[in-house]
This record gives sequence, C-alpha cells and structure tokens, in this order.
Amino acid sequence: MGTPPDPEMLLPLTPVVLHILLALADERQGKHGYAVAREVEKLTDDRIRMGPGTLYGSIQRMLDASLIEEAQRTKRSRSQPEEDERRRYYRLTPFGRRVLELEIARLADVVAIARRKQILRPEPA
Amino acid sequence: MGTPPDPEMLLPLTPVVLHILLALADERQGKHGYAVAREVEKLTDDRIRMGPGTLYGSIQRMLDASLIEEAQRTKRSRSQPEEDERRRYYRLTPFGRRVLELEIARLADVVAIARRKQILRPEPA
DNA sequence: ATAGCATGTATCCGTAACGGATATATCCGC
DNA sequence: GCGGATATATCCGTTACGGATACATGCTAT
Repeated sequence: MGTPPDPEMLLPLTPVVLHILLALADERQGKHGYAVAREVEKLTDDRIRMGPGTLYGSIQRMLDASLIEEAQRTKRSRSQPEEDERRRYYRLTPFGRRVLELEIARLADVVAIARRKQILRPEPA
Repeated sequence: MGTPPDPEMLLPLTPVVLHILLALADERQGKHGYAVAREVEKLTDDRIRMGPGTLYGSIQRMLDASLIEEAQRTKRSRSQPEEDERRRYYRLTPFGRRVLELEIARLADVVAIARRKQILRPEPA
C-alpha cells in the first residue's frame, strides 16, 4: 500500500543521523541507544558527543522514518544469563542501509570535489 | 582583543554551509550570492538546491561567524565596463578556509570509517 | 550495606537552521 | 517596453539539535 520511499529524498543526512547509522552498520544484532552514543564518540575521537536529548530524539525520528527498527533482545549464553532490562536494541533496516550507502557516496563526492579544489594537503596515508 | 576563535568549535558544518564554503573555495575574487547557489547546484548535480531563504540566511550567519567576508567589486575591462549593481560579492576568510579544511578532513575520516565497515562497493575509479 | 558513579531511557524546552513564500528591483533579449 | 532570468531581502512555520532534568538500575569499593 505505502509508496516505497525514495532514499534520495532523505539526503543530505544530518551529522547526528549519519553517525548513528554508521554506528549500527556492522552490528547485525543491533545496539542499544547508550551503546550507540559511546560508539559515535569512539568513532569520532570524542569530537561528536550526544546528550540524551539528541540521542533519543534522533532515534525516535529515525524509527518514524524507518531508517532503523527495534530488534529483539538476543539470548545470552549460560555464563551471561541476565542482561540489563532497561536496554532497547536497534538495527538498520534495509532501507536505512541504502540511505547510508547513498549518503556515504555523496560525501565521497564532496571530498573528491574538495581535492580537486586543493582543499586538502597530500594524500592521506 | 577578541579571543581567536577555535575552528573546531564550528564542526560539524551543516551541509548548506559546507557547500557554500566549497563553492567559494577556488575564487580569490569571490562570488556573488546567486552565483554561489548556481555553483552548489552544479557541484551537487542538482541534488542540493537553495532557495533564497536558505541562501541569504546562511550567508548572513556565515558573515556573523567570520567564515566569509564581503569582497570589493573588481573593476572590469573596457570591453565589460559595467556590471550588475545589485550583486554583492563574498569570499572566504582565512578562518573560513581553515574551517573548511578541517571539515573536509573530518568527512574524509567518515568515508574511511564507512569503507572499513564495507558500506561502499569497491574503490571509486 | 550503602554510597557513589556509570549505565540507561525519557521528556521538556529554548535556540538555531532550514526552506518555501513573497516582495521588489534590475538586466537582457526580442 | 514586455517577459523571463537574475539578484537580493525578509518573513515565518517546521524541524533538529542539545542542555537540563528526572528517574531507575547495575556495579564496586569501603
């Protein structure tokens, strides 16, 4: 029934949304919100930090846009039988994955343009 | 008197601000607002379009942040003695240039992270 | 055991950015 | 001199961000 959404329409992503998608990109099982925030800080060497307002507000908007979905809690091994009940896990939807791919391709273009205009010094090692 | 501003504090740039800086990056003489908008559309293959609100609002904010400055109108040759009086020219400040460099370096890092996570297909030619 | 801190989620709300609509004036080609 | 592209300016509704606050749970050291 719903018209399949055009991923291009969501571009450009905001930096926050991009980094959340990136933080979730290699975790099939998903991550919970707080872990996403820590991953973003780690990936960006603390240059991007997310307070709770930004984090949970963005997650809600991304759920609404079907970029991510809530994932089932995976059962742990006998050695780790219990897990923090408060956690809510999220993972990329296939749609979110495509949006991420397109956004990264767009950013690669931007960097290429900047190189042509000699914004960057030599090639990064 | 004024404390020298830390360029890192302005990052990450919004996509609009980034593209305006990029459009001005290789023009020492500066460009006028409307020409900036057309350059951005050209550079992004029409994926980013700027209406007047976004364009002039962003220019004003960038002036306030000292990322750009108004440039003197350059005298034209005898064969082109007159020029559209309405135009206002802008160019990067040294500070704006540094901010642009840092932002591009940051984006290059983001793309590199995405490659590590196998978001992108092979190397772009 | 309990105090203290990190973990974890949620909401509120002020500020800023975006972006369409509108207005107005000038330039250029016919 | 008409019409469309050029050029700038302002207004204002919508959205995203981001700090503050709140509150509950898990962990660890004394």
